[in-house]
Amino acid sequence: MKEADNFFDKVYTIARLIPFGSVTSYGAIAKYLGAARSARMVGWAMNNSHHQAKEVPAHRVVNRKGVLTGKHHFEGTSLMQQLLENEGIIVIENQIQDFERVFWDPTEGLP
DNA sequence: ATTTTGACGACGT
DNA sequence: GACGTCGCCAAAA
Repeated sequence: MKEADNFFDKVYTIARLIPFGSVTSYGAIAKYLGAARSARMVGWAMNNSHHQAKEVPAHRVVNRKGVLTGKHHFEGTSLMQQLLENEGIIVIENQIQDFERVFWDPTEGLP
């Protein structure tokens, strides 16, 4: 039984592979999975990520603008931002600064 | 069963 | 290049 046979499980797997201090976008993950236009599914998967036994660093996943769209889904109001800043990522007004610099594309990051 | 919505993104205007 | 529309698929109402 492999981990990541389903689209959702793959999303969780990729999310866990995001390096410390890096972020990626929903679309990037979706594209890597061959479902470039199913970015919403990635987002939905993240929402379901709370069901997963393993913790998923969903805070490292933002939309392609680098905006913390889903921060409301985290505890508190700025936990997501706190986590990102903890990794050296600057976030102002839910917007990641130097987004290109911290962006991690699974297509390039993974072999 | 149908309709609406949703952590988005690409394309069209 | 900003704004609008469609697509993608799944879950909740």
